[in-house]
Amino acid sequence: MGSSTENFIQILKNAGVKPSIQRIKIYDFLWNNRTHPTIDSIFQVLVNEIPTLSKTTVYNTMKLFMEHQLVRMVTIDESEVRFDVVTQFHGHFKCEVCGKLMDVEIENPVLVNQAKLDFEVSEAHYYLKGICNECNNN
Amino acid sequence: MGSSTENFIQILKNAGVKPSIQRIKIYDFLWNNRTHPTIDSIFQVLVNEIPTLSKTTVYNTMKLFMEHQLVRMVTIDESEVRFDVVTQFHGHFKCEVCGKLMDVEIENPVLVNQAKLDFEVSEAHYYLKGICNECNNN
DNA sequence: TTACATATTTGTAATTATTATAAATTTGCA
DNA sequence: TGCAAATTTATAATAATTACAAATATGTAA
Repeated sequence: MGSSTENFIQILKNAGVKPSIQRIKIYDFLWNNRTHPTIDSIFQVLVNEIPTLSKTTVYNTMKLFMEHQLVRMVTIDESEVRFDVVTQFHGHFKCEVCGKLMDVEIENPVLVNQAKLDFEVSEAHYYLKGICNECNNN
Repeated sequence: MGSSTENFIQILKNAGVKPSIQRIKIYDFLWNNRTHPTIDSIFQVLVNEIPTLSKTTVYNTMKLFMEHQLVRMVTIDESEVRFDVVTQFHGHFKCEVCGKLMDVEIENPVLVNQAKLDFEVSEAHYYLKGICNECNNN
């Protein structure tokens, strides 16, 4: 554990984020649980490790992480903001039956002709909705 | 106006939605204002035409329209659910400075290898964030 | 046309996520 | 050790959405 904690501290520092205990634990959790968690699920798990943890801190930390490109916000359904520690471009699939959200490997879509010139792009997001195989087979 | 109202009634009927006055006016508004409006902006405009209009009706109607594939929900930023009357696949660009949301023509992205087999897709969404030319040039 | 059952709309209250705020705590440094 | 700045925390305020039940409108059978 010691060594990976060191790694997380370094990642935060490299991104320009001061590594407090809360921030390290939150980043650790995101790194090791690739479930695209919500604010609430992050809080529910970590309040066990840090009993004084406040949900406001989770909100503040995720906002800070986003500003420093450490995470990306995933908004597929209203009322369900999730976070992804993988910041490289990739797609998501959300099963409308079981609600699971999974990563999807896709080719980076190509803008058609003049559209490229009309703005400067900083982020691209792609997601699908449907029914996963597990839910289809029962 | 009479003739386009007839068209809207027909579109709703074809989709299996009973055409009440509220539903027709809301669909009319969406069709003629391609600004990806929010619930609130739809309500603010239409309450002038239908003084008794309730925001609950707008919520109910948009939910019904979604269930009947008449509109698509566009969720880019948390706390800002928008709606799009164009249901064919296309992308969106959101300017992070002025907040404008515009359509983007893109090639439909391709799933890579095995991903296709893992689920049944019903909807695909693609969006970009960045800065539009107008905001860049001032 | 009238009466009635059903669907739709409406207004209000309840719920929930998020943000604002200020006090308390922690941290790093002189 | 003492102090200033940053961070965390708890509480209150805000705002979007949903639940719910009453009121209204609609369509149909007699």
